[in-house]
Amino acid sequence: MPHAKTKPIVNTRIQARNKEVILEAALDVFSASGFRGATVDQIAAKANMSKPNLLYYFRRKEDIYVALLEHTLTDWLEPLRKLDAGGDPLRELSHYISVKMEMSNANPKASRLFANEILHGAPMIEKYLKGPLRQLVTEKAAVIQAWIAAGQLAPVDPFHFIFAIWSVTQHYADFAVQVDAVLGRREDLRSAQKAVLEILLRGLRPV
Amino acid sequence: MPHAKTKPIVNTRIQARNKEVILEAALDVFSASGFRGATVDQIAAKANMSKPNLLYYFRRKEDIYVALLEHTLTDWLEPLRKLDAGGDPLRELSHYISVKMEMSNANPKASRLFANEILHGAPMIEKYLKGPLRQLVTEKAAVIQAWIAAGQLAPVDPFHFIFAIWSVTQHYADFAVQVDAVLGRREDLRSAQKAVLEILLRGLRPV
DNA sequence: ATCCGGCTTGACCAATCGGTCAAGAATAAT
DNA sequence: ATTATTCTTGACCGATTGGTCAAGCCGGAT
Repeated sequence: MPHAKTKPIVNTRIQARNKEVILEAALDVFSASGFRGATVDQIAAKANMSKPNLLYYFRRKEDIYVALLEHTLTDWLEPLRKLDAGGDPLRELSHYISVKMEMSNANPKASRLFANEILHGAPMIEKYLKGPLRQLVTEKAAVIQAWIAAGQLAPVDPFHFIFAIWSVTQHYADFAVQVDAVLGRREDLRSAQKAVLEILLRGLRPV
Repeated sequence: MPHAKTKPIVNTRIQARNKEVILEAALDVFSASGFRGATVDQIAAKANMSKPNLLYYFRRKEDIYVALLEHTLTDWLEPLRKLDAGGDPLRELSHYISVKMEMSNANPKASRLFANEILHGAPMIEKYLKGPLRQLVTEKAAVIQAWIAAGQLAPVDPFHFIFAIWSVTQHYADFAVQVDAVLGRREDLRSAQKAVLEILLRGLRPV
């Protein structure tokens, strides 16, 4: 069987492009309406293609959703991975928080997509949470703990501190409607960033 | 027209009881699946009644949802209302944070219900956010600002500080799945409460 | 130019949804 | 006991949904 062309494993350019278009459209729709609230027709319309064509690239609605989660999952934790045990603690944490604020601000849709998934019990990514995520956080918590032990940082529970960073930074993306409603205006990144840094870090200077 | 019995404005006991049962069932379903994800049949089944009977008490699915939001909305902000300008700042804030943690822990479903609503743009309660909520927060932000001006509290943006309290406390209810997955165990209220108080308040002691 | 396999879609389907209706069962008022 | 009102439900409906199918389109390799 010479030159046996196995199924089109390698994506053609059209496939690559259309999958990209679909994922982009799907992020819009899923982040706005959640998994069940979103319809395949809506995504297809936003991607400028027919529903059967969309389902030619992703056979089930769920496949798009999962692909979307996985596609962003890695990027999302990159800043935490870069937390450097050898750097200056307050500088490292300050940088991490700033980057997270900027990411939430730049891509609130992805933030809401995850928030919604976790809010509903994370049925699709439970294994990821208990696996790679847990491992990474445990690792970085140890880094923070080491800083504390070395007297470079005031004592704080590293896990809960990371949770605090996540919750506060994501709040500005996930609850933007509420933030804007309370402030009576559109929140700007700069002032929020500054305030968050002060609130989270001021108490951490070593004595 | 003597004794003109106007429509049954006063609820009968059966009405009061069944509405209660329905709202309880609806909280379960809506908090688990969101507004669009929830079905009237599911709610009716959980309330042990037929769908038409449920719709006899709440004519539209949306009515149950809105009633549920309004029913809890007032209670939810009660602790913030009690923030006393005349009390000791750190004591007042510490108490507020503790109570919020306890509320989120005791009623995570209600917390998730609101989170989901806001996450999706708060289409049903936008007016509430821009009205009563904004007014209350503005008022309490002024209280915090006064404490700062009096030198009783280290300077902090009051609005963003309140946002930080909300986001961190609600995180343990809304993202419980993630918290538990990362910690590898069910989080207990006590230690989370202690950690959150330290993280949020340590930097606020006046110089 | 032709031909093959990837690409695209209108029409369609079964399942599920929110909501209606008419008719009976239970309760309260007299 | 009779009547009026409230309560309850099986059967049903139109709309929407995720997904299928068969048929054509189109571009690149020869």
